[in-house]
Amino acid sequence: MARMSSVDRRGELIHAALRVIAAKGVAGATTRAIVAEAGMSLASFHYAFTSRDEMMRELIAFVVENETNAVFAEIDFGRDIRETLRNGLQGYFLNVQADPGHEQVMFELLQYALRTPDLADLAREQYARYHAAVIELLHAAEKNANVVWSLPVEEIARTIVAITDGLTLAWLADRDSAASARVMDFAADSLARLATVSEPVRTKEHVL
Amino acid sequence: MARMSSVDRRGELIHAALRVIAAKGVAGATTRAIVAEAGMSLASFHYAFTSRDEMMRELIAFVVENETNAVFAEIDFGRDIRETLRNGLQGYFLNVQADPGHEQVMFELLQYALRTPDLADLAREQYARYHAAVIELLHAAEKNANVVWSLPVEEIARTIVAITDGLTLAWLADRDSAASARVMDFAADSLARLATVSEPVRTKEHVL
DNA sequence: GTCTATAAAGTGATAGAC
DNA sequence: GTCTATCACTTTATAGAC
Repeated sequence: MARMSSVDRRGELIHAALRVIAAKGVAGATTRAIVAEAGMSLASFHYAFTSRDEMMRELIAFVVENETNAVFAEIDFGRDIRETLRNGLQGYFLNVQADPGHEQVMFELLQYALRTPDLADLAREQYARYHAAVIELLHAAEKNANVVWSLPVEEIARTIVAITDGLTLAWLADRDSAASARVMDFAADSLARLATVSEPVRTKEHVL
Repeated sequence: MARMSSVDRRGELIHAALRVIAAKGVAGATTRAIVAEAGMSLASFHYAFTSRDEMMRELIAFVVENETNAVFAEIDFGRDIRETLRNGLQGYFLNVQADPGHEQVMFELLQYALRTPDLADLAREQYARYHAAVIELLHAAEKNANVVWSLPVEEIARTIVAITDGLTLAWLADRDSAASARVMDFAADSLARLATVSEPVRTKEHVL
Protein backbone atom coordinates (compact mmCIF):
# COMPACT_ATOMS: atom_id res chain seq x y z
CA MET A 1 0.00 0.00 0.00
CA ALA A 2 1.09 3.54 -0.72
CA ARG A 3 2.93 5.50 1.89
CA MET A 4 1.01 8.01 3.84
CA SER A 5 2.07 10.74 6.15
CA SER A 6 1.67 9.96 9.79
CA VAL A 7 -0.92 12.64 10.40
CA ASP A 8 -2.97 11.49 7.43
CA ARG A 9 -2.97 7.92 8.62
CA ARG A 10 -3.95 8.98 12.10
CA GLY A 11 -6.82 11.02 10.71
CA GLU A 12 -7.93 8.20 8.48
CA LEU A 13 -7.92 5.76 11.36
CA ILE A 14 -9.91 8.17 13.51
CA HIS A 15 -12.54 8.58 10.84
CA ALA A 16 -12.69 4.82 10.34
CA ALA A 17 -13.04 4.43 14.11
CA LEU A 18 -15.94 6.88 14.15
CA ARG A 19 -17.73 4.89 11.46
CA VAL A 20 -17.18 1.70 13.43
CA ILE A 21 -18.42 3.32 16.63
CA ALA A 22 -21.52 4.57 14.87
CA ALA A 23 -22.24 1.06 13.66
CA LYS A 24 -21.21 -1.04 16.63
CA GLY A 25 -20.67 1.24 19.59
CA VAL A 26 -17.53 2.10 21.51
CA ALA A 27 -17.24 -1.46 22.77
CA GLY A 28 -17.22 -2.73 19.18
CA ALA A 29 -14.48 -0.37 18.09
CA THR A 30 -11.62 -2.84 18.42
CA THR A 31 -8.34 -2.14 16.71
CA ARG A 32 -9.09 -4.97 14.30
CA ALA A 33 -12.51 -3.59 13.40
CA ILE A 34 -11.01 -0.16 12.86
CA VAL A 35 -8.17 -1.25 10.58
CA ALA A 36 -10.58 -3.43 8.62
CA GLU A 37 -12.79 -0.37 8.09
CA ALA A 38 -9.77 1.70 7.12
CA GLY A 39 -8.37 -1.02 4.86
CA MET A 40 -5.10 -1.26 6.71
CA SER A 41 -3.23 -3.94 8.52
CA LEU A 42 -3.27 -4.23 12.27
CA ALA A 43 0.39 -3.28 12.45
CA SER A 44 -0.30 0.00 10.71
CA PHE A 45 -2.52 0.99 13.58
CA HIS A 46 0.28 0.68 16.06
CA TYR A 47 2.62 2.40 13.72
CA ALA A 48 0.36 5.45 13.78
CA PHE A 49 -0.70 5.23 17.42
CA THR A 50 1.22 3.74 20.30
CA SER A 51 -1.99 2.38 21.79
CA ARG A 52 -5.73 2.21 21.37
CA ASP A 53 -6.14 4.55 24.32
CA GLU A 54 -4.06 7.16 22.60
CA MET A 55 -6.30 6.98 19.55
CA MET A 56 -9.46 7.20 21.63
CA ARG A 57 -8.17 10.30 23.35
CA GLU A 58 -7.41 11.92 20.02
CA LEU A 59 -10.73 10.80 18.60
CA ILE A 60 -12.70 12.37 21.43
CA ALA A 61 -10.68 15.57 21.20
CA PHE A 62 -11.49 15.58 17.49
CA VAL A 63 -15.24 15.18 17.84
CA VAL A 64 -15.35 17.74 20.63
CA GLU A 65 -13.43 20.15 18.44
CA ASN A 66 -15.59 19.46 15.43
CA GLU A 67 -18.95 19.18 17.10
CA THR A 68 -19.96 21.98 14.85
CA ASN A 69 -22.83 24.13 15.70
CA ALA A 70 -23.88 23.24 12.18
CA VAL A 71 -27.34 22.63 13.48
CA PHE A 72 -27.46 26.00 15.12
CA ALA A 73 -25.47 27.75 12.44
CA GLU A 74 -28.21 27.32 9.91
CA ILE A 75 -30.75 28.72 12.31
CA ASP A 76 -33.84 30.33 10.91
CA PHE A 77 -34.57 33.55 12.74
CA GLY A 78 -38.31 33.90 12.83
CA ARG A 79 -40.55 36.88 13.38
CA ASP A 80 -39.81 37.07 17.06
CA ILE A 81 -37.61 35.58 19.73
CA ARG A 82 -40.05 32.79 20.44
CA GLU A 83 -39.93 31.67 16.86
CA THR A 84 -36.16 31.88 16.83
CA LEU A 85 -35.95 29.64 19.86
CA ARG A 86 -38.54 27.29 18.47
CA ASN A 87 -36.78 27.05 15.12
CA GLY A 88 -33.47 26.42 16.82
CA LEU A 89 -34.79 23.62 18.98
CA GLN A 90 -36.86 22.02 16.24
CA GLY A 91 -33.92 22.35 13.86
CA TYR A 92 -31.65 20.56 16.29
CA PHE A 93 -34.23 17.88 16.77
CA LEU A 94 -34.82 17.32 13.07
CA ASN A 95 -31.12 16.70 12.84
CA VAL A 96 -31.26 14.14 15.64
CA GLN A 97 -34.11 12.34 13.93
CA ALA A 98 -32.31 12.37 10.61
CA ASP A 99 -29.17 10.85 12.12
CA PRO A 100 -29.92 9.30 15.51
CA GLY A 101 -26.61 7.49 15.47
CA HIS A 102 -24.62 10.67 15.66
CA GLU A 103 -26.04 11.85 18.95
CA GLN A 104 -25.86 8.34 20.34
CA VAL A 105 -22.17 8.28 19.53
CA MET A 106 -21.67 11.60 21.28
CA PHE A 107 -23.37 10.24 24.39
CA GLU A 108 -21.30 7.08 24.28
CA LEU A 109 -18.07 8.99 23.92
CA LEU A 110 -19.07 11.27 26.77
CA GLN A 111 -19.54 8.28 29.02
CA TYR A 112 -16.34 6.70 27.86
CA ALA A 113 -14.56 9.94 28.76
CA LEU A 114 -16.30 10.05 32.14
CA ARG A 115 -15.12 6.49 32.83
CA THR A 116 -11.54 7.15 31.81
CA PRO A 117 -9.76 9.27 34.44
CA ASP A 118 -7.33 10.73 31.93
CA LEU A 119 -10.19 11.90 29.74
CA ALA A 120 -12.30 13.71 32.32
CA ASP A 121 -11.05 17.05 31.07
CA LEU A 122 -12.40 16.25 27.60
CA ALA A 123 -15.86 15.66 29.02
CA ARG A 124 -15.73 19.03 30.72
CA GLU A 125 -14.50 20.65 27.54
CA GLN A 126 -17.27 19.01 25.53
CA TYR A 127 -19.88 20.77 27.64
CA ALA A 128 -17.99 24.02 27.75
CA ARG A 129 -18.14 24.04 23.96
CA TYR A 130 -21.83 23.20 23.85
CA HIS A 131 -22.55 26.02 26.25
CA ALA A 132 -20.31 28.47 24.40
CA ALA A 133 -21.98 27.64 21.07
CA VAL A 134 -25.43 28.26 22.48
CA ILE A 135 -24.32 31.47 24.17
CA GLU A 136 -23.12 32.77 20.84
CA LEU A 137 -26.48 31.92 19.39
CA LEU A 138 -28.33 33.65 22.18
CA HIS A 139 -26.40 36.82 21.52
CA ALA A 140 -27.22 36.62 17.83
CA ALA A 141 -30.89 36.12 18.63
CA GLU A 142 -30.74 39.05 21.03
CA LYS A 143 -29.55 41.36 18.30
CA ASN A 144 -31.85 39.98 15.66
CA ALA A 145 -35.05 40.27 17.69
CA ASN A 146 -34.04 43.48 19.38
CA VAL A 147 -34.39 42.09 22.88
CA VAL A 148 -32.20 41.66 25.94
CA TRP A 149 -32.02 38.57 28.09
CA SER A 150 -33.16 39.11 31.64
CA LEU A 151 -31.05 36.22 32.90
CA PRO A 152 -27.32 35.60 32.34
CA VAL A 153 -26.88 33.91 28.97
CA GLU A 154 -24.71 31.26 30.61
CA GLU A 155 -27.71 30.17 32.59
CA ILE A 156 -30.05 30.17 29.61
CA ALA A 157 -27.52 28.25 27.55
CA ARG A 158 -27.19 25.59 30.21
CA THR A 159 -30.95 25.23 30.27
CA ILE A 160 -31.11 24.83 26.50
CA VAL A 161 -28.36 22.24 26.44
CA ALA A 162 -30.04 20.35 29.26
CA ILE A 163 -33.36 20.36 27.43
CA THR A 164 -31.85 19.18 24.16
CA ASP A 165 -29.78 16.46 25.84
CA GLY A 166 -32.71 15.28 27.92
CA LEU A 167 -35.11 15.28 25.02
CA THR A 168 -32.65 13.41 22.85
CA LEU A 169 -32.08 10.68 25.41
CA ALA A 170 -35.80 10.13 25.92
CA TRP A 171 -36.43 10.15 22.19
CA LEU A 172 -33.64 7.64 21.57
CA ALA A 173 -35.40 5.37 24.06
CA ASP A 174 -39.04 5.72 23.03
CA ARG A 175 -38.93 7.53 19.66
CA ASP A 176 -41.97 9.61 20.58
CA SER A 177 -41.41 12.50 18.17
CA ALA A 178 -44.75 14.18 18.78
CA ALA A 179 -44.24 14.35 22.53
CA SER A 180 -40.73 15.68 22.05
CA ALA A 181 -41.97 18.40 19.72
CA ARG A 182 -44.54 19.55 22.27
CA VAL A 183 -41.88 19.76 24.96
CA MET A 184 -39.79 21.95 22.70
CA ASP A 185 -42.74 24.22 22.13
CA PHE A 186 -43.16 24.65 25.83
CA ALA A 187 -39.44 25.22 26.27
CA ALA A 188 -39.42 27.86 23.56
CA ASP A 189 -42.34 29.63 25.22
CA SER A 190 -40.68 29.57 28.62
CA LEU A 191 -37.34 30.76 27.34
CA ALA A 192 -38.93 33.50 25.27
CA ARG A 193 -40.26 35.00 28.51
CA LEU A 194 -36.67 35.71 29.47
CA ALA A 195 -36.32 38.15 26.61
CA THR A 196 -37.55 41.66 27.23
CA VAL A 197 -37.89 44.25 24.51
CA SER A 198 -34.75 46.32 24.56
CA GLU A 199 -35.07 50.09 24.80
CA PRO A 200 -34.09 51.44 21.45
CA VAL A 201 -31.21 53.86 21.78
CA ARG A 202 -32.79 57.31 21.93
CA THR A 203 -32.13 60.79 23.13
CA LYS A 204 -33.19 61.82 26.57
CA GLU A 205 -36.37 63.66 25.65
CA HIS A 206 -38.00 60.39 24.68
CA VAL A 207 -38.99 59.22 28.11
CA LEU A 208 -41.38 56.26 27.99
CA MET B 1 -19.95 -23.25 49.82
CA ALA B 2 -23.49 -23.60 51.11
CA ARG B 3 -26.25 -24.33 48.69
CA MET B 4 -28.38 -21.50 47.62
CA SER B 5 -31.66 -21.37 45.82
CA SER B 6 -31.40 -20.47 42.20
CA VAL B 7 -33.31 -17.21 42.54
CA ASP B 8 -31.13 -16.15 45.49
CA ARG B 9 -27.97 -16.80 43.56
CA ARG B 10 -29.27 -14.92 40.56
CA GLY B 11 -30.13 -11.97 42.77
CA GLU B 12 -26.77 -12.06 44.46
CA LEU B 13 -24.97 -12.12 41.15
CA ILE B 14 -27.03 -9.21 39.86
CA HIS B 15 -26.22 -7.14 42.92
CA ALA B 16 -22.56 -8.02 42.62
CA ALA B 17 -22.70 -7.06 38.95
CA LEU B 18 -24.21 -3.70 39.84
CA ARG B 19 -21.38 -3.02 42.27
CA VAL B 20 -18.84 -3.94 39.62
CA ILE B 21 -20.55 -1.73 37.04
CA ALA B 22 -20.58 1.17 39.48
CA ALA B 23 -16.86 0.75 40.02
CA LYS B 24 -15.66 -0.17 36.54
CA GLY B 25 -18.46 0.48 34.11
CA VAL B 26 -20.45 -1.91 31.96
CA ALA B 27 -17.35 -2.82 29.97
CA GLY B 28 -15.59 -3.87 33.17
CA ALA B 29 -18.40 -6.12 34.29
CA THR B 30 -16.93 -9.38 33.02
CA THR B 31 -18.24 -12.66 34.33
CA ARG B 32 -14.98 -13.13 36.20
CA ALA B 33 -15.14 -9.73 37.86
CA ILE B 34 -18.73 -10.38 38.88
CA VAL B 35 -18.15 -13.78 40.45
CA ALA B 36 -15.08 -12.42 42.24
CA GLU B 37 -17.24 -9.66 43.71
CA ALA B 38 -19.91 -12.18 44.66
CA GLY B 39 -17.37 -14.63 46.07
CA MET B 40 -18.39 -17.44 43.77
CA SER B 41 -16.68 -19.56 41.20
CA LEU B 42 -17.00 -18.87 37.53
CA ALA B 43 -18.97 -22.07 37.02
CA SER B 44 -21.61 -20.90 39.49
CA PHE B 45 -22.36 -18.00 37.24
CA HIS B 46 -23.25 -20.27 34.37
CA TYR B 47 -25.18 -22.51 36.67
CA ALA B 48 -27.41 -19.56 37.58
CA PHE B 49 -27.52 -17.93 34.16
CA THR B 50 -27.15 -19.58 30.81
CA SER B 51 -25.20 -16.61 29.52
CA ARG B 52 -23.88 -13.19 30.44
CA ASP B 53 -26.44 -11.63 28.12
CA GLU B 54 -29.23 -13.28 30.04
CA MET B 55 -27.93 -11.77 33.27
CA MET B 56 -27.56 -8.32 31.76
CA ARG B 57 -31.14 -8.43 30.55
CA GLU B 58 -32.36 -9.40 34.00
CA LEU B 59 -30.12 -6.79 35.62
CA ILE B 60 -31.52 -3.99 33.51
CA ALA B 61 -35.07 -5.13 34.10
CA PHE B 62 -34.26 -5.10 37.80
CA VAL B 63 -32.86 -1.57 37.94
CA VAL B 64 -35.69 -0.27 35.78
CA GLU B 65 -38.18 -1.94 38.09
CA ASN B 66 -36.45 -0.65 41.19
CA GLU B 67 -35.57 2.79 39.97
CA THR B 68 -37.76 3.86 42.79
CA ASN B 69 -39.15 7.25 42.91
CA ALA B 70 -37.40 7.28 46.29
CA VAL B 71 -36.08 10.68 45.47
CA PHE B 72 -39.49 11.92 44.56
CA ALA B 73 -41.30 9.90 47.20
CA GLU B 74 -39.78 11.90 50.00
CA ILE B 75 -40.79 15.12 48.34
CA ASP B 76 -41.27 18.15 50.49
CA PHE B 77 -44.42 19.96 49.46
CA GLY B 78 -43.76 23.64 50.01
CA ARG B 79 -46.10 26.57 50.45
CA ASP B 80 -47.06 26.63 46.80
CA ILE B 81 -46.63 24.75 43.57
CA ARG B 82 -43.44 26.57 42.72
CA GLU B 83 -41.84 25.45 45.94
CA THR B 84 -43.05 21.91 45.42
CA LEU B 85 -41.44 21.80 41.99
CA ARG B 86 -38.29 23.43 43.27
CA ASN B 87 -38.02 21.03 46.20
CA GLY B 88 -38.58 18.07 43.91
CA LEU B 89 -35.88 19.11 41.48
CA GLN B 90 -33.38 20.15 44.12
CA GLY B 91 -34.10 16.96 46.05
CA TYR B 92 -33.38 14.87 42.99
CA PHE B 93 -30.22 16.79 42.37
CA LEU B 94 -28.95 16.47 45.94
CA ASN B 95 -29.31 12.76 45.44
CA VAL B 96 -27.27 12.87 42.24
CA GLN B 97 -24.53 14.81 43.98
CA ALA B 98 -24.52 12.43 46.93
CA ASP B 99 -24.13 9.40 44.67
CA PRO B 100 -22.99 10.43 41.18
CA GLY B 101 -22.13 6.85 40.35
CA HIS B 102 -25.72 5.73 40.51
CA GLU B 103 -26.97 8.02 37.78
CA GLN B 104 -23.91 7.31 35.71
CA VAL B 105 -24.72 3.62 35.89
CA MET B 106 -28.28 4.30 34.81
CA PHE B 107 -27.03 6.20 31.78
CA GLU B 108 -24.56 3.46 30.91
CA LEU B 109 -27.20 0.78 31.17
CA LEU B 110 -29.54 2.84 29.04
CA GLN B 111 -26.93 3.04 26.33
CA TYR B 112 -26.11 -0.62 26.63
CA ALA B 113 -29.79 -1.35 26.14
CA LEU B 114 -29.97 1.00 23.17
CA ARG B 115 -27.02 -0.82 21.56
CA THR B 116 -28.44 -4.28 22.16
CA PRO B 117 -31.34 -4.97 19.78
CA ASP B 118 -32.98 -7.45 22.16
CA LEU B 119 -32.98 -4.88 24.94
CA ALA B 120 -34.53 -1.93 23.13
CA ASP B 121 -37.85 -2.57 24.84
CA LEU B 122 -36.17 -2.16 28.22
CA ALA B 123 -34.92 1.29 27.25
CA ARG B 124 -38.42 2.28 26.27
CA GLU B 125 -39.79 0.85 29.50
CA GLN B 126 -37.18 2.71 31.51
CA TYR B 127 -38.49 6.03 30.23
CA ALA B 128 -42.11 4.99 30.47
CA ARG B 129 -41.51 4.40 34.17
CA TYR B 130 -39.71 7.68 34.68
CA HIS B 131 -42.57 9.50 33.03
CA ALA B 132 -45.19 7.58 34.96
CA ALA B 133 -43.46 8.31 38.27
CA VAL B 134 -43.35 12.04 37.56
CA ILE B 135 -46.97 12.05 36.40
CA GLU B 136 -48.00 10.54 39.69
CA LEU B 137 -46.07 13.26 41.46
CA LEU B 138 -47.66 15.97 39.38
CA HIS B 139 -51.09 14.74 40.36
CA ALA B 140 -50.10 14.74 44.02
CA ALA B 141 -48.78 18.28 43.71
CA GLU B 142 -51.96 19.30 41.95
CA LYS B 143 -54.08 18.18 44.87
CA ASN B 144 -51.73 19.51 47.50
CA ALA B 145 -51.47 23.00 46.11
CA ASN B 146 -55.06 23.16 44.95
CA VAL B 147 -54.17 23.87 41.35
CA VAL B 148 -54.81 22.31 37.97
CA TRP B 149 -52.27 21.84 35.24
CA SER B 150 -53.02 23.76 32.09
CA LEU B 151 -51.03 21.31 29.95
CA PRO B 152 -51.35 17.52 29.79
CA VAL B 153 -49.35 16.03 32.64
CA GLU B 154 -47.63 13.66 30.20
CA GLU B 155 -46.12 16.65 28.52
CA ILE B 156 -45.02 18.29 31.75
CA ALA B 157 -43.56 15.02 32.98
CA ARG B 158 -41.52 14.61 29.82
CA THR B 159 -40.19 18.11 30.28
CA ILE B 160 -39.19 17.42 33.87
CA VAL B 161 -37.44 14.18 32.98
CA ALA B 162 -35.63 15.91 30.13
CA ILE B 163 -34.47 18.70 32.43
CA THR B 164 -33.23 16.33 35.12
CA ASP B 165 -31.47 14.06 32.62
CA GLY B 166 -29.88 16.97 30.83
CA LEU B 167 -28.78 18.68 34.01
CA THR B 168 -27.34 15.46 35.35
CA LEU B 169 -25.29 14.80 32.22
CA ALA B 170 -23.85 18.31 32.20
CA TRP B 171 -23.12 18.16 35.92
CA LEU B 172 -21.38 14.80 35.58
CA ALA B 173 -19.14 16.43 32.99
CA ASP B 174 -18.35 19.77 34.62
CA ARG B 175 -19.57 19.43 38.23
CA ASP B 176 -20.89 22.97 38.23
CA SER B 177 -23.41 22.64 41.04
CA ALA B 178 -24.22 26.34 41.32
CA ALA B 179 -25.08 26.66 37.65
CA SER B 180 -27.21 23.53 37.82
CA ALA B 181 -29.12 24.88 40.81
CA ARG B 182 -29.91 28.10 38.97
CA VAL B 183 -31.24 26.17 35.99
CA MET B 184 -33.53 24.25 38.30
CA ASP B 185 -34.83 27.47 39.77
CA PHE B 186 -35.68 28.71 36.33
CA ALA B 187 -37.28 25.38 35.45
CA ALA B 188 -39.39 25.45 38.60
CA ASP B 189 -40.54 28.96 37.80
CA SER B 190 -41.45 28.07 34.24
CA LEU B 191 -43.29 24.90 35.20
CA ALA B 192 -45.15 26.64 38.00
CA ARG B 193 -46.70 28.90 35.38
CA LEU B 194 -48.50 25.87 34.03
CA ALA B 195 -50.49 25.53 37.25
CA THR B 196 -53.57 27.67 37.54
CA VAL B 197 -55.52 28.05 40.74
CA SER B 198 -58.33 25.57 40.60
CA GLU B 199 -61.84 26.84 41.09
CA PRO B 200 -62.92 25.62 44.49
CA VAL B 201 -66.12 23.62 44.16
CA ARG B 202 -68.88 26.05 45.00
CA THR B 203 -72.54 26.62 44.41
CA LYS B 204 -73.66 28.69 41.49
CA GLU B 205 -74.33 31.96 43.34
CA HIS B 206 -70.63 32.45 43.88
CA VAL B 207 -69.73 33.89 40.54
CA LEU B 208 -66.28 35.43 40.61
C1' DG C 1 6.71 1.94 6.09
C1' DT C 2 4.07 -1.99 5.52
C1' DC C 3 3.31 -6.51 5.96
C1' DT C 4 2.61 -11.60 8.26
C1' DA C 5 3.00 -14.10 12.23
C1' DT C 6 2.74 -14.53 16.92
C1' DA C 7 3.10 -13.42 21.72
C1' DA C 8 0.62 -12.58 26.12
C1' DA C 9 -3.38 -11.81 28.38
C1' DG C 10 -8.30 -11.77 28.80
C1' DT C 11 -13.01 -13.36 27.42
C1' DG C 12 -17.51 -16.42 27.81
C1' DA C 13 -18.65 -20.93 28.26
C1' DT C 14 -18.20 -26.08 29.45
C1' DA C 15 -16.58 -30.78 30.90
C1' DG C 16 -16.13 -33.65 34.43
C1' DA C 17 -14.57 -34.73 39.26
C1' DC C 18 -16.58 -34.65 43.74
C1' DG D 1 -24.73 -27.88 43.43
C1' DT D 2 -20.15 -26.47 43.48
C1' DC D 3 -15.71 -26.80 42.25
C1' DT D 4 -11.05 -26.89 39.18
C1' DA D 5 -9.28 -27.13 34.83
C1' DT D 6 -9.62 -26.13 30.28
C1' DC D 7 -11.49 -25.10 25.56
C1' DA D 8 -12.09 -21.99 21.87
C1' DC D 9 -11.84 -17.53 20.80
C1' DT D 10 -10.76 -12.48 20.86
C1' DT D 11 -8.19 -8.75 22.43
C1' DT D 12 -4.00 -5.35 22.28
C1' DA D 13 0.50 -5.11 21.13
C1' DT D 14 5.04 -6.45 19.08
C1' DA D 15 8.85 -8.93 16.49
C1' DG D 16 10.92 -9.48 12.41
C1' DA D 17 10.81 -10.30 7.25
C1' DC D 18 10.65 -7.50 3.18
